[in-house]
Amino acid sequence: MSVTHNEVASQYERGLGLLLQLALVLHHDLAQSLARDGLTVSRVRVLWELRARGPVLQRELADALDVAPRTMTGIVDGLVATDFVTRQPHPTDRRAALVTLTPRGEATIAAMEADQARFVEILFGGMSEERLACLIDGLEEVLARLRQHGLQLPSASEEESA
Amino acid sequence: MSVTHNEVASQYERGLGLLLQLALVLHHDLAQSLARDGLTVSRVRVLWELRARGPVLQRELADALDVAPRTMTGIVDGLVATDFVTRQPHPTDRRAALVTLTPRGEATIAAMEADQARFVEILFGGMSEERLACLIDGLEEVLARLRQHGLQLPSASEEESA
DNA sequence: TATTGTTATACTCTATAACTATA
DNA sequence: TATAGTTATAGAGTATAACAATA
Repeated sequence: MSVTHNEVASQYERGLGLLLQLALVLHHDLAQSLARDGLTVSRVRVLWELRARGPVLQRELADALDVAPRTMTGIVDGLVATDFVTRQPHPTDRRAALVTLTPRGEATIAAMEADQARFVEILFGGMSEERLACLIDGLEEVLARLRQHGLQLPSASEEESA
Repeated sequence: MSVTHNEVASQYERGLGLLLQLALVLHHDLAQSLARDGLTVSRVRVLWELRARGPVLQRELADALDVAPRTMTGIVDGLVATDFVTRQPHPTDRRAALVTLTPRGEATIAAMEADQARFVEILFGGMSEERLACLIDGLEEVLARLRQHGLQLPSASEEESA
């Protein structure tokens, strides 16, 4: 019942190939889907951060997305121009601006979450409970391993269900 | 022992969140890693295609990556300028050019594959055989479902082990 | 007429470097 | 001196539209 070293290595390669394929296709599909709403992956990641953390400094957003401060200026510029966020003055630090969701930004996030229902049906609908649980456990372990190695993690959703 | 509808829906959301997180972090990490070698995700996807399919028309590459023909011109331009590929005349169709790996391109792909060994150790090293097999099964099912729904799939690795 | 690939143009993300205003 | 955010500049991916050469 035991497998050889080569078979384990082969499984590793297969797993990596699957993860990369899935990463590229999901990223690509997400980008195309967002483009139809005038959004981009980076801009939506900012919206996700704002939903999770409330108004924050651009510097914090730049750190969270692992981009240069100048890059975040451009991303926020785009979100301001399309009325998803505003820059509010910081109450005590006159250098800083608090990036804040507009009503449109909040409504957009809410709509996107509602929209996910159709997508999860494609991904998981009818999948056995056992297999889904197993997949989730595996994904969580892989993500935990990546975190341990200092790779940057977006906070796409950070519920920590008890 | 059975779960409620709400619990299933919650698992769906959790699964989607994990997949998106993983997609974004892997895409981001891949992009940064490739940048150190003067490559980009799109360019490497072209190299992968060439490795798997041999010399092909730009049009086929554009379809495979789901980008406009003009976009592929730019990607191939970049690969030609950095000596990863060449444009060879098509034997019968004088309009077309066959994009072909250079020795440097082939060597780079080989080196990247060797390099993956360290990465899979981070992702899977020491993971139980059972959990890895389970994760792989789940990923394959999700990918199959995406394929059925017409989403674009890069061919990061297309071994079809019997 | 259809197809391959191009030039032209524009927008976004990304990075580095230098700078201003403020702390 | 250090920090927040900017202007300036540059390279890459993406898209649409118009065009050339060829099939």
